Amino acid sequence: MKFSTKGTYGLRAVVELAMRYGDGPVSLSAVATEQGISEAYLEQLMRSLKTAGIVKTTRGKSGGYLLTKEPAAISVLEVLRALEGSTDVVDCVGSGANVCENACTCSARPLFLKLQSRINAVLAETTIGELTEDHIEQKKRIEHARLS
Amino acid sequence: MKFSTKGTYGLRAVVELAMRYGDGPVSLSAVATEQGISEAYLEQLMRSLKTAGIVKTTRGKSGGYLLTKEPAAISVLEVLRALEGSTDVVDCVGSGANVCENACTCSARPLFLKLQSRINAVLAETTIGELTEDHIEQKKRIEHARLS
DNA sequence: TCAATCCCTACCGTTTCACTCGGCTTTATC
DNA sequence: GATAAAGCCGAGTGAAACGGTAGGGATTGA
Repeated sequence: MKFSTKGTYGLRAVVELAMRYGDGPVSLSAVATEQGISEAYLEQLMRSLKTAGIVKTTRGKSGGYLLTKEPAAISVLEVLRALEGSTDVVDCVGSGANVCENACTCSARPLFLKLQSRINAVLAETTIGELTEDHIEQKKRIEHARLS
Repeated sequence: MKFSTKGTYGLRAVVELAMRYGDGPVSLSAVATEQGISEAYLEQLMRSLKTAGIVKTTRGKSGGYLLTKEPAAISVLEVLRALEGSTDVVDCVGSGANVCENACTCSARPLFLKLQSRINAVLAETTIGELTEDHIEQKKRIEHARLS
């Protein structure tokens, strides 16, 4: 019941892009060094984000990554889904597909359904824009504390 | 971000014991066949539950497993923790210990903290007693549908 | 005594995680 | 038009976890 590092790294990378939204392409190495993530590994995550349509790229010199939408229009749910495949706590709560054969008699399923809806609510209503604003605030507070 | 089968199997096993609460020890094989779980595997899970103090045992012939408390006094949180080790979505939201060094500058952490508190709320407030009652209701409905 | 039960340790094949590596293509710039 | 900076892509890898299985012990009621 853990998010893999993909989720955390990927969210941090997307927030990094959000902080520079409007400033043109941001290179992989810039994001990687800023966030302290292996460049080669981050590249894989960026590939997933690109496939999901969350980021786009420009190639060649001075190329890099950009968000396809404004930060406030990106939910963390879509980012996590792109990176982790799914945010379902068990397979059988997914819409449609792989509900196990004895779902209707599984005594744990009602719990998981309820839990999943709560989780999805949080993830769907939180946006990258919010995370970014919070992060900027947090950095300011640290700076103030450092100066005093 | 998945619960392993341990969580699901274990919850189902505990509900099975709850349904027979007060009837004396229930054998491993009874729980295993009733729930369609491998006996040898279930035994491991039961050991975890015993270590956590959720079930107790009597050995020898006609021995078996019993809940240590009444079903309504057992939260699913404690059951899942016993089986999965922790229900934290990332290590750094845990109380105290392994908060990563740059926690205070991690842009994803506020999200995870919020998410974790919502998850814990659901898991802590839901009891085995509730799951058991729901399950009994569900079985009744199926029986009615079958007869008509 | 014997059979049913729980107790324990060890193993095992598969999958996922968290990376790394090496080579390719595209493109701005000098 | 060479070159260097960037993204693109497939493959490989060591470690850990998952989801079991196997086999022998210890305990106890009949």
